[in-house]
Amino acid sequence: MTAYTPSETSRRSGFSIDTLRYYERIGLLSEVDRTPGGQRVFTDDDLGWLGMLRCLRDTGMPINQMCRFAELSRSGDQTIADRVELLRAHAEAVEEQMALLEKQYGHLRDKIRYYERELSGQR
Amino acid sequence: MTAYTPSETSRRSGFSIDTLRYYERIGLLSEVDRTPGGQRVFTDDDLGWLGMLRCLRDTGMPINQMCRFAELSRSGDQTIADRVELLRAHAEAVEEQMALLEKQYGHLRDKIRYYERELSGQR
DNA sequence: CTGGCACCTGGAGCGCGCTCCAGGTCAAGC
DNA sequence: GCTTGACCTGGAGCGCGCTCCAGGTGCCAG
Repeated sequence: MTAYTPSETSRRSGFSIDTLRYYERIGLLSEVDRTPGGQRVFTDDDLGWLGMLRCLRDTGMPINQMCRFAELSRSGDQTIADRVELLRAHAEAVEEQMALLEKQYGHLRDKIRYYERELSGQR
Repeated sequence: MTAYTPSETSRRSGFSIDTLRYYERIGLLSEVDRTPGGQRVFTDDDLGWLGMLRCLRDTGMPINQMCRFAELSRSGDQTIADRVELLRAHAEAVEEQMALLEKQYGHLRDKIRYYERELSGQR
């Protein structure tokens, strides 16, 4: 099990050090290991979990839902069904998000094409 | 040219009345017509423009870029090239956004599948 | 003419997700 | 042992995009 400094962890996870501390504070990251002197030491497990968090954040899950998910994850195997449910609901939201995004992207492309015609017809 | 009340416009555009006022204030919506008594009267043109704004917002364009676009749009035909450039840059950003979203959506689905296997292997 | 609801203005406030700060401590290289 | 840079804590602050509020006016149905 490799150990990582905060800055290394930040580099690998893409979260700033401040954000890592913030996540620990609000319970998204459960009690990170420390050196005798009190500096954080992250593990591969932490990095894996941070990858999960990155996935959820990038797909737009709000922090408080992530906290709920983190809490479930800390509470043992009998919460797996709840976790699946939460993730499935989120996946559905993401599907809607992608559909909307693609639709509006289409409109955007139309607009661009329209302007391009204006531009070429102009001179 | 049909005329629309604020609430009708809100209903049709999906922006709240407060947001419509806010957009006018910051120059996203150029001077909306008024009744003699000072109440706003929106036109079909306004609704069309609001559709454009809706498209840009839904695809994540920040407000200040939208303001720049609005300003260009108000400044006549010689800004069309600039507008195209702005929209094209935005379209590229949207493509990246969609790519990331799809990638993370894939991870999310993987996670769900993983948990489902845990669940079925459990009892 | 009046009641009542929609709308007006300017400005304050809010929720989110960080980000920054002051003032101090830790730890690795010379 | 000392320096120096990374890290610590608790708490304040921030940027975004609205949203709400007080106190007042407009407009239309009955």
